Amino acid sequence: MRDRPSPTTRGAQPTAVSLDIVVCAPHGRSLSVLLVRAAAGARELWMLPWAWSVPGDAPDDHAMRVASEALGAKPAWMTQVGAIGNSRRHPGTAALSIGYVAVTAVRAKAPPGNSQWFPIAGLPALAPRHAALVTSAQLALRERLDTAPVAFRLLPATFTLTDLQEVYELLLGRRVHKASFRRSLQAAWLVEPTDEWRSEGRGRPAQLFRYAPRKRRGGRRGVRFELLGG
Amino acid sequence: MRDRPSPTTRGAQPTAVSLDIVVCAPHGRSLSVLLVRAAAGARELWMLPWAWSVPGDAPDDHAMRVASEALGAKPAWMTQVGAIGNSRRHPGTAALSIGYVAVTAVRAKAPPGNSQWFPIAGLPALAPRHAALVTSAQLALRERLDTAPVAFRLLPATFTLTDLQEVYELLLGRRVHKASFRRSLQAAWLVEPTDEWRSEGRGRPAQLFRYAPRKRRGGRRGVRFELLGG
DNA sequence: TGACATTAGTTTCAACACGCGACTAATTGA
DNA sequence: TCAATTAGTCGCGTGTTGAAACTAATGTCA
Repeated sequence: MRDRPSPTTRGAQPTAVSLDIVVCAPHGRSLSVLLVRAAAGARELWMLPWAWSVPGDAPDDHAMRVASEALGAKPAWMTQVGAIGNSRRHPGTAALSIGYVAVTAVRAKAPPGNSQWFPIAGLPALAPRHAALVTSAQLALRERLDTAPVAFRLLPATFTLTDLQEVYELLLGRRVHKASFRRSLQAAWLVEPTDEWRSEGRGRPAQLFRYAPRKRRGGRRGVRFELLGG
Repeated sequence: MRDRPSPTTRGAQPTAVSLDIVVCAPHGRSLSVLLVRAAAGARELWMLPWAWSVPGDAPDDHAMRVASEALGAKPAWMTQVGAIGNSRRHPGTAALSIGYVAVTAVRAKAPPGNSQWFPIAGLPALAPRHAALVTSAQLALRERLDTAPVAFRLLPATFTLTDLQEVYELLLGRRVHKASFRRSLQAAWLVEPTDEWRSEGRGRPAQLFRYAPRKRRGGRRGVRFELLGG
């Protein structure tokens, strides 16, 4: 039996493993993804930031360093989105890739050297494995939106409730009703108001809030079958 | 820069990668996990079924074969739960492990050779990486309970609604209310009744149902912040 | 055989959450 | 001073939820 487990590395077939990161930031009403220029002669001009995995190195830490290097700053949040093998081509011909999604707040300055932001809906051609990762990353963000503070990491430390709502709409891909959104937010004790207000040209100034989760409301709700159809 | 992306495998440091699978089945009111006996001289007597990754091989397919071999049958459902590196010891000293969780219906016959079921709350000592994977696997099952037919894959083709409810309680780790559970189930059009009834000793016989999802109810609901506390 | 325990399945109701439109509030600019 | 614009709230109709009480069908045992 070729694959019988063994207590040693005997039988192991070393694999070239890459860590590939989808770094996201909001840009207006759309998400942007950070790409780096590929080496001359590559089949695509752009690719996700990635690096070869180092055997003795914790992949999550390493991936964070790769993202930080491409972004010029440490991302505010990051998580794995899955491993992909040779079914789709990788730009560096890695046999196996571990995908990550990272988010960062609204960007102030341009990214370093050969990095550049692209709107997620208008990406240049990517190697198939990278294209698949972008899709997985977007799904992962949407899925974790209500179990991890993803939306807050896409915003600066203080923000208006309209800012927050726009991030939710961005990630969910649909509009949300203002009153319902604020009612739910208040019930969850996730934000607290600051003393500051922001006036954005016309209209009433908006109060600034900060992310300050208070307590776990033991709101265990009923089983939800809705997403299971089909 | 050590990790600069490259369009070739130059610079790649080949890694010994393992595929490790947490195979789960319900047993009474608890989940059981399939373990295999480790080779003589290993630090732990038991381990999760695992195999070395093969570079040219799709990891998901390969993991399914590993699970099938340990179980003696093909699992009914399987998904990745994440990659872990050297921060925790692997029984085969793999530098990197890709974890999977698989589920199968109530087991009729014993598993082959050196495989054995253990209740998830009373597992023997496992290598730290395997122990962490079991925890991740349980979390992953709970998370996907409402987006994948996990619960139905833990049951035979026909089942009573009480069976189904007990699987949900098993995976959620809490009791659910009978009437609410059935109401939600009916609204989601996930099961259909058969003509058969099962009499289990005392009490009124229960009707048998089968998994037969009908339509997608486009039930887009409000934003849910409840799980974000703390 | 008939009361009772046991398990399956339904009904009912109060409380709450949600979608939604309409409302008030504070500011800029004409 | 008034319209336009954006922020934020209120109230109502409706649907969902948790909970308990109810009916239904079977086996057990005196």
